[in-house]
Amino acid sequence: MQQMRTSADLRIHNQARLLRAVHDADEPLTRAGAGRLLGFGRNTMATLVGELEAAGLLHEVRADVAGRGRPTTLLVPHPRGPIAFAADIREDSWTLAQIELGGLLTELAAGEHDRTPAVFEELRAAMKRHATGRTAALGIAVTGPLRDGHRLHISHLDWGEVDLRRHLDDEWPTAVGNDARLAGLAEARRGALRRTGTALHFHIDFDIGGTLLLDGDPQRGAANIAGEFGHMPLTGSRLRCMCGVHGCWSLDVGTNALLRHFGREPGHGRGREFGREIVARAAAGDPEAGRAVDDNATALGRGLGALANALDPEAITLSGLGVDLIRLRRDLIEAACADALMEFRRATPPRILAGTVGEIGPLRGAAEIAFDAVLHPDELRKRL
Amino acid sequence: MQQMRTSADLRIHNQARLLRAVHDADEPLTRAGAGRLLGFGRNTMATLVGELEAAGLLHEVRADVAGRGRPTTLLVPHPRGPIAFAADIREDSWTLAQIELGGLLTELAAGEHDRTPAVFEELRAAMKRHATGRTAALGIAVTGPLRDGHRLHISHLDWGEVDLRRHLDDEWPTAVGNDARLAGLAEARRGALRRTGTALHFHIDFDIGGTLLLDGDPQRGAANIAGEFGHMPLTGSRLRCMCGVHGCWSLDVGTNALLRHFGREPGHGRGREFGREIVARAAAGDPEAGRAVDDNATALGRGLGALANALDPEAITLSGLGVDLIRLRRDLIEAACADALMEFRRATPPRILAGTVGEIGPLRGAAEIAFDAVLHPDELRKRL
DNA sequence: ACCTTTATGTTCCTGTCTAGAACAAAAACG
DNA sequence: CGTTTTTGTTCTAGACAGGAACATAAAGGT
Repeated sequence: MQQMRTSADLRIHNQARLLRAVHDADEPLTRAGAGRLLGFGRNTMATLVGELEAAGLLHEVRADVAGRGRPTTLLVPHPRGPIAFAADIREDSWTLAQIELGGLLTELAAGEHDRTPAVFEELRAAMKRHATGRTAALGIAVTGPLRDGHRLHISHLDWGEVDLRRHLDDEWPTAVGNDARLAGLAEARRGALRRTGTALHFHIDFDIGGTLLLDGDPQRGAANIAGEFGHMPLTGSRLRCMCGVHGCWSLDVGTNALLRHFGREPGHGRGREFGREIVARAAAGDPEAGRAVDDNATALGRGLGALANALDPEAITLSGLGVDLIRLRRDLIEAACADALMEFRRATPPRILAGTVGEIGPLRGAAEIAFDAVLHPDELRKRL
Repeated sequence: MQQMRTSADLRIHNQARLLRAVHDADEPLTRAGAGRLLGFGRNTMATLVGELEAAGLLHEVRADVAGRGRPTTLLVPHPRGPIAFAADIREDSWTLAQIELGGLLTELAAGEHDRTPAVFEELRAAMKRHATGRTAALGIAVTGPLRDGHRLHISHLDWGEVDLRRHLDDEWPTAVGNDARLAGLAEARRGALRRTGTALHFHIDFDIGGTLLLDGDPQRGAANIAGEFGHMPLTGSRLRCMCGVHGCWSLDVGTNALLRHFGREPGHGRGREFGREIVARAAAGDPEAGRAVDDNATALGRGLGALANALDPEAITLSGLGVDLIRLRRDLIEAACADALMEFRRATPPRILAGTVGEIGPLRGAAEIAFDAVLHPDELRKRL
């Protein structure tokens, strides 16, 4: 917690708690319900909500009456309240969306790109088109490690080091995160990891990216490049990985591993189509594709077990290809995981779940970190 | 942060901040200096310190005058203030100590034990002898995973599952942690990891235990059994580990691995003497011992690199045998670590350091978690 | 139709907390 | 021995959340 010393800090803190509760709620909160949830009396709620309404952050609308008692109001986003941009930049495409208080996500624009950093120009143009006076922050998901929060490395696109600060204006507070981390955040906020204390999320695409979530917070590490779980030698492979290390877990799990099983050289973010085809064939009963998927699932499980020994997650969620692997080979994954778990842990293994946020996980996560900036006490202070 | 809503909570929070600052300070804080550090005016400091003095938590003594201006006071532990017990229970011995505000640690009693849970009886007797009205909390370090914070598994002592709640009274608030986690906490509070955001600590004894420290906080995992980094397959071993898994890192690093190099069967917490002898021989130039230590160091480095890829620590500290390995084979460790680091990380590898707290790390960590209970807002509320 | 019950909103007052200002105190400096 | 510097003390002010009493708006019951 940042500085909290004076009663003014306390007020900001409580306003932030209220807005956070509204933002994170599964269903719209009533004013009375929010008061109960947060422990405020009706008098205090009146002043808090009043101030937030005056600041253009919250709006009250009549709630449908339910049962006895004086009707209360619903706490909804203010019609002129702040909106955040969220962008997801993938190997070959980009998406721009906006999010408002409460989590409503609306797609604004999307496109293909030419696998060069010119994509940032397209994104800036799209933002210029859609920006309004309400736009307050920007969150971006990118598909690679982000050293120090702005130096992007995407080796398989030959982006040696792309400095995001050169490609983006600083018109709004901007937060950036890699896709796996943000997909994990999305699961923690809106998906299968809600109310989970310690969890792991893995986004399996060409290879594996992941994030350790502690009380819903996806960890960043010292230089913002934590999460490369795919580049630990967890499955005994002898191959050299594109990252420069031998034996990486990602050599055996992900679309690249599927391609390699069929003799295709993986790399440069190509072959996703064929990967999907292998999964489809395996689902249809093709034996060779089935073996490729078997190997993938087994290697996945072994790695998950090893990581569970060290990090003791309550649950592990998967997105991307991981969802298919769970659907087709849950047994294999769980058996391999159990084999890799220390004996005394096997009675209570971590739950392994498919993420429920789906394809838009990184975009949703980018939206969340963007809106987090708006709800941050320092930002709030300026509006109140 | 637990509930923080009212101005009374704010006061407790600020009192806790002040006591925490006094406790964590490298040198005794002055009242004026603490005020500057925490951002309080002199008036507020007067009331805060006054209340803490009245509550028997803080005491003011005249400070040596330094330079101009009215002399201020030193903030020291109250002569009748709370004291916490700290205990360290190892495979064959136990220690009881006490800690007071500011971190002063005093050993009270110690002994050997018979490798059965009867050690807890000895410990209770020692505590009964040394308890006074000032005793306020108890922290214990144990050498094994502690499921749910009270179920202790020490497979190599054949302690299948020992429920600590049956062996301890609940006379005081009691906190328990495993030795590696508490050694890491000790480094974060009083050693080489002060002011380090993301760090890893490994305690290398017979095998490897570790902990991930985030802003000084050693992580626990969902069931309090995080930290078994030694039971991930990071070095390609084919052996079966006592934990029930194949290929564990601990098969190649630690005293057990040294023993195995010399054809001795490891296990049951025996052979530490011979392990020390191997280290001494290697230091003296014995080639066979040297090779054993080489292998240990290389395997250590490989594992550290793999973990750094995933967790991106700023620094890694080692205790136990790790201190000897750094002293004798720093180059090998760092080279193996670099080989296991993703290429783009090699320019800025994590610092690998020997812990500076020393042998008493687990005891010091136990003392810290015990005193943390005293400084916790809920406990403080009772005293104010 | 009318009163009761229930839940919520509003108003006013109280207690607590930190900050600011003015002043007092205790040292070093010249 | 007065000045400067730093700290402690006291008193007042401003802000915040809570409690109590009352008002309001619905459903239930007769």
